[in-house]
Amino acid sequence: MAEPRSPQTSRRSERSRRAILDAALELVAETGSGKLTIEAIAARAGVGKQTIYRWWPSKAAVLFDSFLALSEDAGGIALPDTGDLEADLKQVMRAKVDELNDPRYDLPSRALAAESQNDPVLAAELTAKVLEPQLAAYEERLRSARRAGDIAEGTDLRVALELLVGPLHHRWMLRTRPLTHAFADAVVEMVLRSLAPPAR
Amino acid sequence: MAEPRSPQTSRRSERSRRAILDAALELVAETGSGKLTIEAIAARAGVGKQTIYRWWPSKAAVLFDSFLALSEDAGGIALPDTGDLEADLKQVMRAKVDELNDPRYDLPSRALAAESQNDPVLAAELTAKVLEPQLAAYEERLRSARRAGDIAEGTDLRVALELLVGPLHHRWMLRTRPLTHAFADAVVEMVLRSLAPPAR
Amino acid sequence: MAEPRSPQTSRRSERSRRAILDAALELVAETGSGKLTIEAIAARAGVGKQTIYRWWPSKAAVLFDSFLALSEDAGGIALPDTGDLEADLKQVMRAKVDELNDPRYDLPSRALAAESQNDPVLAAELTAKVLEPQLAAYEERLRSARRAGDIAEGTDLRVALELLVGPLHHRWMLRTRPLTHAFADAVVEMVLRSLAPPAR
Amino acid sequence: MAEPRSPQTSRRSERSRRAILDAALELVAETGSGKLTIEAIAARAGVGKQTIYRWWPSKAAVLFDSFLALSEDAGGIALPDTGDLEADLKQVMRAKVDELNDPRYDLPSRALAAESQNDPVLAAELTAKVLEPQLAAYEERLRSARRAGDIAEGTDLRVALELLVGPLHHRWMLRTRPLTHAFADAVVEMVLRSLAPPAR
DNA sequence: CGTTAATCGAGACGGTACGTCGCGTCTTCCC
DNA sequence: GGGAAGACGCGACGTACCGTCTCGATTAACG
Repeated sequence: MAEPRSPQTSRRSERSRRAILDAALELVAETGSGKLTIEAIAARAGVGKQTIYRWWPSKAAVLFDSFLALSEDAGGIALPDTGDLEADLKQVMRAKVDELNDPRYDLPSRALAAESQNDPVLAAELTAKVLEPQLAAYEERLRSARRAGDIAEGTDLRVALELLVGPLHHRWMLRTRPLTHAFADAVVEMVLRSLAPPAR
Repeated sequence: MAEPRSPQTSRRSERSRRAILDAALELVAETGSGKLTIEAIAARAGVGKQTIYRWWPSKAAVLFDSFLALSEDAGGIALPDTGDLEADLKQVMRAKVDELNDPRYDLPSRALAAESQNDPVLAAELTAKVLEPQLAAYEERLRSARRAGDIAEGTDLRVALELLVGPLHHRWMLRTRPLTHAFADAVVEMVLRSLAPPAR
Repeated sequence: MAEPRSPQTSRRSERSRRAILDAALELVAETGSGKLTIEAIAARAGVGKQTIYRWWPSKAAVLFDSFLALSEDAGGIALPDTGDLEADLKQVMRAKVDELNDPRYDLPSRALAAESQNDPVLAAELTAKVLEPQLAAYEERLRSARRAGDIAEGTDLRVALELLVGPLHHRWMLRTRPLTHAFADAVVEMVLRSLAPPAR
Repeated sequence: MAEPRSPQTSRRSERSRRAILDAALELVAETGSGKLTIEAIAARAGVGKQTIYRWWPSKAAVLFDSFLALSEDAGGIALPDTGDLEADLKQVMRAKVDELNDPRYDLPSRALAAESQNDPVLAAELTAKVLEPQLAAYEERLRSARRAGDIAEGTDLRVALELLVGPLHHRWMLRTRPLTHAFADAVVEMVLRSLAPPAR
């Protein structure tokens, strides 16, 4: 998707590329992903439809690259390691909450989530390029905590990870309850309690 | 949706209703939700398009009712209370895992999840009619456990609930890892560890 | 073309049919056949493109039916038989000249002529439905004249026919010289001279 | 068209020029003029599109030059003057019939005829460069015949000309009947009968 | 128990968007 | 500077579905 198909990349118009990605984000923010059309993107970007079809295989792929560009603009997630695991996790989980509540990210994310259900390739790409790098950063922090003795030795870090992230994702997707810092804190506390090494 | 709208329900053709719901499920299973069209449903069901539009406001509503019918056929999830909280939770979580892995449920569920992102009304309906009743059953079991002293007094049951359910949902939606009984068990064990009342 | 293909003719919207034929004629008169597009016809007629494609196989077919409707509105060509062959022929040939010079007929005719070169089916249809009936009327008049002794017995009427009509068509198509009544008269006179029965 | 436009003709690649004209003829023979595209010509000729646009103003102009090249290869039609007018005319008319029946000329001719209807400039060019020279040759032969007393004094040679040529053109364009030597002969005979000087 | 009005299958209709083709212009790199 | 290559903005193509709207032909409730 980032490097989709074949034509000569050297001749590609960077101007058009940016205009398309920007237009896609704007439109998804304005109208919701359901009403997003290739024609609207092309019109907004001042670009021929063919220029989109030349470089991206589907609307979802455009959206994906738009989202990647957005994430890059914002820089990666900083995962601090101050030694205080609970504080570190709460900080990053709160930041995640803020991001999920930010319409700038929320709407494209929902659009991509919707498209992913019908497009396994997109889903795999999303997981590989966006989700897993983040999870890997989390896991690294947990591993460091395990080395430091803050977490029981035998802990399956991958499960612990999903215990942290799953509930946030669940609330965001299903909108069952408001997604707040308090909730993030509560999740972190509960999970850490279950990870605590046996009292000596 | 479940209670659609206006015309004289008495005159409604039950034959057509079933044919439409069945056709929708078949088509979603065959082609994926993205390619599901009203026209295809009507053709497959041997029904005029107007008969669909008369009784349902949208494609998503048809899918929703199809899904409800499917769930009813299978009966609700029984939440046992044997007194052994861990065993009870593992049983029901494993059952959930099996359901999520069953293509019969998997594809329509994904279709509904996708539609929900663009249709807040559907999302609310789904939550209210399908998700929350299940969660309520879980919560009731946890409450009973708290009364029995298996869970610490101050526990926020809602958060505990989402700690259980969130990770499963996360794996299902994002397909990061296979969704297995072992994972369900691990989640239950971890969560219960964090809920345990302080040792006396 | 007049009866092109399949859908249920009973349900056909006469209103749309007329609007399409009228729009086609208007547009061909305004912009010339080269710039005539199905989209423009549909827009002008206030009609969906599919309604055109449902009933006609091609742009040329629409134009053909438009032209037929135009001809019907104007009524058939009256071929008088006053007994004076030269007068009768001059009258009808002058009328033909006027028609070829009338932009109302000229532009659609040229458009059809152009399309016919690439569409043998259209060409055959044009010949069979429009041209041959006219030629048959001419031929009948010549036959009557032959019976009356105004034309030599052995004359090949078909060749005579094309000797009359061919030069007019040639000037019209190739625009080599202005197409006037005088030219029509001259053609008639020359041809009749060649058809005259041997002097006794 | 024959003298296209501006750039430095000295630098022009003769190789490309021939390839383009040949490709145009081949394609028009294969696919019919309706499907002839500049891109196809460029691809077939192994030439950049710009090279075509640099030297010709339109697809029709390319076709026109292709046709001219074809005619030059074959050499002009010789109009004999043996003293026997009827024999001379029959010879040349039969040759014309053969040419019109030769697919090598037929298809490009039809293509040009079609284009001419929408492109008055092309039409004028065709008439001036191709048609009128031929007609002038015919007319010259008729004039010679009039001098020789084979044709009545007052005859309008131009009309006589079109009486000869019009019927052939009519049959070719409209395909009403097969275009044969017999038809050519019949036309010549009829026309000459009408041109005959008054019996003395 | 026949009348009658609503629902039904069918599908034509005015539209919107699709993904493709070709246009004529432009830009890049090569000879 | 001409030429091969081909990306670009654009406009039209012919198709797929949308949601609305007629059409008879059932069909179920009411008179």
